[in-house]
Amino acid sequence: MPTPHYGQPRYRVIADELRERIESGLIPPGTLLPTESTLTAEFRAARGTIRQAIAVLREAGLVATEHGRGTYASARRHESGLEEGSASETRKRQIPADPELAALFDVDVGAVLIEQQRVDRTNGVVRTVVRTYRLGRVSK
Amino acid sequence: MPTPHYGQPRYRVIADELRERIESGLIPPGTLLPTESTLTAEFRAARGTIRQAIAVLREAGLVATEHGRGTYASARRHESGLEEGSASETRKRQIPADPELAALFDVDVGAVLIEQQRVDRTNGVVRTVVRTYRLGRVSK
DNA sequence: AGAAATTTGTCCGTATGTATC
DNA sequence: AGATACATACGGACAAATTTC
Repeated sequence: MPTPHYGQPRYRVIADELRERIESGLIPPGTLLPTESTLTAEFRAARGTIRQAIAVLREAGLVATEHGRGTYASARRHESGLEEGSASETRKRQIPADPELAALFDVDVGAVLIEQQRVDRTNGVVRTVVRTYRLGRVSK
Repeated sequence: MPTPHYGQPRYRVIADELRERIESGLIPPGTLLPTESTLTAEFRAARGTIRQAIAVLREAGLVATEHGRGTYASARRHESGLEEGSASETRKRQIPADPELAALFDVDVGAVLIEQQRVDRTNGVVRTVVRTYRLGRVSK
């Protein structure tokens, strides 16, 4: 029972099985899937593996999970562009100092500043945007 | 991209990146770091590698992990050449969303956003300016 | 109103197989 | 051969949101 993964990984096999149940109507849209605990027993897999399988379906937009509630089967809505889960993106760029920042850093307006930005998303919704400003490289 | 590790091991590179985000204030003290799962996606690294990176930071006292909770950025400060120089000011205000932020938050230009700004000084010299943006209350 | 049970979220430690440098 | 990294899988534990009693 260690961890041989010939051919298909278990979580993928499980995901396929659940997908079929949903698409076939066995698990109607809007209803709750069996709990992770139940699926654990049914597939004789670790909870982490079950969660991985559900994550696949969530990414595919087939299910939606709510903390403390359960995982609902979604109405199959295969859209063109695919959505993204939760993640954070980071970007770094150089910008000219506006008057306010110039005053803070005590540099001329237009001087090069480094801006680092992070965007936190939850379920695709932007929660926070953090921007950090620093002086551009030159001296230390 | 399998496993090229020229020079620095992957986990060390990731640790350095996270360290910079914390020390720069991109990840403010007291806030939760992205989950291991999220970091796994962002850095395209295995969980083990992420955990190894976080372990480095934990060892350095930069973060503290709580079982079942998450990993917090510590308020650990750079006490190298301290003196009475270190100081930080915080300001909170409401601002109208500019086009860029409006697009990120998916709101109209001019919508109310909450901006929190922190200015870190060392020996009177401004080191970093951190601005965090959030949606104004209400709606949703 | 409150306590307990349920369920998902996250982390921990460990382990095996695979692949590359 | 060894170090590094990745993918997968297990089991246990605590945290937090929700529901039930």
